[in-house]
Amino acid sequence: MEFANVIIPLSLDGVFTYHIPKELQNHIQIGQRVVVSFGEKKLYTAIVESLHNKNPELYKTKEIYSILEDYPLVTQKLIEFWKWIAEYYMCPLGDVYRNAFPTALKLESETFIRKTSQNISWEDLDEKETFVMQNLEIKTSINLKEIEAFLAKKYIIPSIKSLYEKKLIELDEQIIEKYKPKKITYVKLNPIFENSEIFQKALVDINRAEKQREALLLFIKMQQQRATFIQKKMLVEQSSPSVVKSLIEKKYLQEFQLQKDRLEEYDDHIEDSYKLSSAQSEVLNEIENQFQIYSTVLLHGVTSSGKTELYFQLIEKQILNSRNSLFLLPEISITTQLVTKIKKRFGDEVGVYHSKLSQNERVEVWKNTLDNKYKVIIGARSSIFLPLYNIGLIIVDEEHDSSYKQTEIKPFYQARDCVQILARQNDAKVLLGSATPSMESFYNCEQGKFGLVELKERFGNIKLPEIEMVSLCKPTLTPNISYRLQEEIHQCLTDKKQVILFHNRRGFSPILECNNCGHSPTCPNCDVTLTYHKVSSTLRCHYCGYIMAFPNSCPSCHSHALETKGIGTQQIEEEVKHLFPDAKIARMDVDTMKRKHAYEILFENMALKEIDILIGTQMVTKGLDFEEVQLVGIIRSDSLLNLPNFRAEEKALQLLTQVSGRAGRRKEGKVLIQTFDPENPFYFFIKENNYHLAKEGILRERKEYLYPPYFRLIELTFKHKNNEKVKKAANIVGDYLKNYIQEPLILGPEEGLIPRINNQFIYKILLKYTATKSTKNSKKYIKEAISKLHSLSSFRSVKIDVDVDPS
DNA sequence: AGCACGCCGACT
DNA sequence: GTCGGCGTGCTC
Repeated sequence: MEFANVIIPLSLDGVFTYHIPKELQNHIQIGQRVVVSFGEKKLYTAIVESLHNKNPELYKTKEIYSILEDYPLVTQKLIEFWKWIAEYYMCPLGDVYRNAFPTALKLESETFIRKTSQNISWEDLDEKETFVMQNLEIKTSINLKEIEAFLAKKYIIPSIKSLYEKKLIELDEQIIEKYKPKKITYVKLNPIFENSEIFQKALVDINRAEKQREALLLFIKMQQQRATFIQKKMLVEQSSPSVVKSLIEKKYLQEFQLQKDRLEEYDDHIEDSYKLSSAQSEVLNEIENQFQIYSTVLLHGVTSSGKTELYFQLIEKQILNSRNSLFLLPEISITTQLVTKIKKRFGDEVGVYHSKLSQNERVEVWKNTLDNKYKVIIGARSSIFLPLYNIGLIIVDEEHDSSYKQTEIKPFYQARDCVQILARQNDAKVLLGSATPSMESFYNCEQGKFGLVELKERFGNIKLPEIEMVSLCKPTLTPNISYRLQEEIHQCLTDKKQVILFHNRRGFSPILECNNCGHSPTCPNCDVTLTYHKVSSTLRCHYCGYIMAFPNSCPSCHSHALETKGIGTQQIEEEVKHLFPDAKIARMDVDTMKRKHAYEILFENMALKEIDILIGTQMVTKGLDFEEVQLVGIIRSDSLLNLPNFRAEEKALQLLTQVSGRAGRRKEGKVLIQTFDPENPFYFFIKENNYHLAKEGILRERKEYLYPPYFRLIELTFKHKNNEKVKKAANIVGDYLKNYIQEPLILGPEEGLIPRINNQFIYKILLKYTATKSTKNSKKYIKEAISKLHSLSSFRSVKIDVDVDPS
């Protein structure tokens, strides 16, 4: 094959054709990493998408510079999957590659400079230029980043430019391999000492060097105890670097290096299978029966019903069948605890993949997955992009969780849905699990697409908590704590149990307000009020990151009557502290969880009962599993329902159900919901713990107002710094689409909820289409509309984001 | 996405 | 007269 179509890591659609040089023609394969030049001078790591012999006539092809490995890092299946994502989520293929592939494996081109053969006349150089040239005397080639170490940034470009003009240096595009597998140095006994006679003799010889003799004997002892390779580091720690060095120099010991995974080591201890309750066994059978009929089964299991154990048993069965499993969890749930638990159960053949891994760790997991080293891969949404092989089962735990949808970076995919494609590719089964399944999944069960299995009994048959509504219309003890809540907290503390107080931050961000003129400082770049951060005494914008110092006086009227308003977890903490001065109180929110290992520390403190009252945001609803929590208080439940999103009610239902599930995991617990609207029928179902009835109500509304799961959505977001321009652009696209799609299935264009972010004005169009119909037509119209708009040159700068199935 | 080219206004 | 703003168009 003479030509290769490759995928470039840029936001560009489609593939680009390159000529394959003769010497590479028999070595190139689909999925391999290759280095290509693209544009004027940039080099990129591209992925071979296909090979062919058709010489393109419309342009002349460049050559592939080199291949980076002699084997493909991306499987054909994975390329197919990337293409599906690109098409379904209406996003350039290059963006999928960029997002789905570890950064460390996408080499970056960096500008390097090197000395020319020109003679240097040092007296003609200024100080900075001399610096650069001196450095080039030592190192043959340096890149611009390295120059920053000895030259202030602003001088670099001018100096380089000047030297370049003097022909003393040349620019060089050079590719650096960023990923270097970490090598660990081990020591072993020189093989000649395997003969014990020689060894005895050596021990006599070494007698004069007491320390060395000690170290050598220590080494022998270590090797006997561990029956494995001994790390040089370990020997050095118990002896000293110089002693070990001498032993190596005298050839008693030999050094050697092995590539080592950077992931933590775990002992091989594998625990026995746990016993299932009769309800669990029944459900396990039921799931397996349903898998005979359906490729996807939804497991609706109340909180604390022991879903995890069921997952583990299903994974074990896959292992017995020599098939691998993919276990997806929301990012936040992948804690050290859980990973340890899984590794204990399944040994070392567990791959862990999530956003907290370093780039090197990601590469390692990627390569191990490719080499089929894992029987189980556990990870967050991005693990669907690993080069999976022989997958028999995909589990999506907490399938309702909104973090399965990627929102900030293209592609805006929903991992829970994408898994269906993976399952089809691998002929695998999908198990969606949740205590509070999404409306979509319930609907799919009703439509006969998914099987449904319910686990209604909490493990150990603990009763669901008692739920009580507390009206905030009546006077309260402190602004956020009612008399009832105070009473219950008190009772709980007396019983030596733990309390979780939940406060949803949305709509309650603390802001600064002038009591004189009513002014609140706003962001200069966005149409939002700045939020007040107590710790740093600053005002910040959550959208663009703008920070300003806490003002001395009102920026508008210069009065000093400034006051902070809105309720944050800090305020609640203060009130609780005031009411219970002796209680140990901890906060869990974005601010307190920033520190390294903050989660682990909090978990430990909760488990050790170092915390009596935990006050937190959304976070406390996920992954926390403590037996001693008896009371859960929801400070202000109303704002949950007032979010400007069609999913508000569903989210509130899920959140309240989940957070209630935190109460009384061992013994019966209690949940207090403080609200201004206790008569809202919504709370009736919550109180009855009747997820099904609540669900019915939500589904009825969704159907009536033409929302998912009955209708699917595509949201177009228009952004531009010129308000008039973006408004016009949105109207042009809207008008075009209205030829094909009638109201009420097309909404807008409307100004964004926040009309301006980062100095970009925002307009939105929402399209709906019947869930049963193919999406292809709608997508075709959208593409046409966008390309039509962009053919008008003055609108080319209007950015349009397409979000398929927005959340 | 980046980068060059090219056309206009603010400076030596 | 040149430097540099960003609008426009292309990249195999």
